[in-house]
Amino acid sequence: MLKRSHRFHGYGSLRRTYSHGQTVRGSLISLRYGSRPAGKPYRVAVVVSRKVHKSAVVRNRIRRRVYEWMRQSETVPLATDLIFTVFSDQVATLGAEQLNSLLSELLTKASLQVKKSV
RNA sequence: CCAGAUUAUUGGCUGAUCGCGUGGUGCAAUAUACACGAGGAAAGUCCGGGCAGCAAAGGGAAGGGCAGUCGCUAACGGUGACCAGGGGCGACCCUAGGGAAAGUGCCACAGAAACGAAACCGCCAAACCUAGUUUGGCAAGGGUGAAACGAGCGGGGUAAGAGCCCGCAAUUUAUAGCGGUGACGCUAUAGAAUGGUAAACCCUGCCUGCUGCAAGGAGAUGGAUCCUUUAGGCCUAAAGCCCAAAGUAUCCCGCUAAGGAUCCACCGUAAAAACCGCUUGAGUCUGUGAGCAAUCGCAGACCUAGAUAGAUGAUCAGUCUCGACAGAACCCGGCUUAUAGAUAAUCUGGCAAU
RNA sequence: GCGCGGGUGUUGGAAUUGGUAGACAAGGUUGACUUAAAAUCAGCUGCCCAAAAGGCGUGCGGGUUCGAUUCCCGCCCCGCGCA
Repeated sequence: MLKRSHRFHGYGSLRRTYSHGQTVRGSLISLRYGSRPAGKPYRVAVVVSRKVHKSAVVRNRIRRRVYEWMRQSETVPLATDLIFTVFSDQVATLGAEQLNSLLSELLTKASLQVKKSV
């Protein structure tokens, strides 16, 4: 789990990211991201719908795996909002290396596009 | 040993590093060290209660629910013991288990006829135009159907038959006696003739207001003016009475006296994911007493999630029997459903040995 | 979290005092018409079975009843509302 400052609080900032952010699609997870005012820490949310899997245990596992990967990786730029939307229950049983490659690919795509737009 | 029945318990463990939630420590903090951190079903939301709001939660009706008896419980549609009926060789299991003798409805097709009575084949008698027809009697036999008029067997009886009569047995009602708190059981006596269906309407008895923590509270306090409480009727007028209108979240009775708008001052930005409700509670564990049991009493010890985009994860090492179903969101008591395996206790049947 | 509504052939959708499940429409398919296709007309169309007979079929599993899409109970799935 991430620190409180690296998580979203309330609906307003989430709605802002959804409406103004850009999307990068992966094979199992898609990432929607937006920029924050400079100097503020990054924030992460993970969305796992009930349609992904019925069991709350499996959904919790997916969410915690993504959060844990974000905590351990040091490659995230400052001042960004990230929303991971999972749409497959394979994320729960995926190998650690595959999950690593999947998520880092998403982030590199996203950070490249951010540099272009800025 | 094999095959079962019932009840109960358990639901990987140990260490290290990084990380998260809450608490308290602290002047304070994003810091330091410490403590605690999902379940037996947390699930389904099927019942019941606490708690909260609807002014209060009063009476009646309607509506809804329940249904053997006696208990347990805060309460229940839950549960314990027992009774009756059914199933099993047995341990034991199953049952929406009040009333069809208050009334109404329904019983398709087939069948003569589906509950009020009737008669297709048939049996019997009489008459006649005598291979048969008509009229009358019968309801035992056949046929139809899930069900056929509704008490079986034997005897008598008759033209033929029939509870038409008698004996025995069954059902059921009432009374009496005995046993039981009771449902009920046993015995005796006296009657009765009753198709099924109440998870059809209904009757009887008992229970029941509605909404749900997204309830709700606090955060927003004080003053002035105006409007409605009138209109209408009784009365010369006032007072008073009647009636209408408002609230009581289905209706009636009954009850209630207040409600709204504008402006000024204060508050400070608009109403909360952020504060309270929120976790100490019909609490957990141990011992002991009462009771067949459910359960209750007494004593001691303990505090054991409380979040708000929502805390249990990652990596490494060791170990075993290699780990099922599965994630709290106001809280409890049940029910139902999911659950790899492991363990314990009591009991039944069979085989073998003694 | 709390509260509601629904589930019938391949699809939409009928069928209620409980009495032959699948009306009607779309789709599919066979035949006719055509050089060919479309349109049109006629037939078939839930599943098991070579066919008949028979059996099973209203989300699933039980129950009440002579008989259940319908009444009752327990599950599964889908959808909606409430700040």
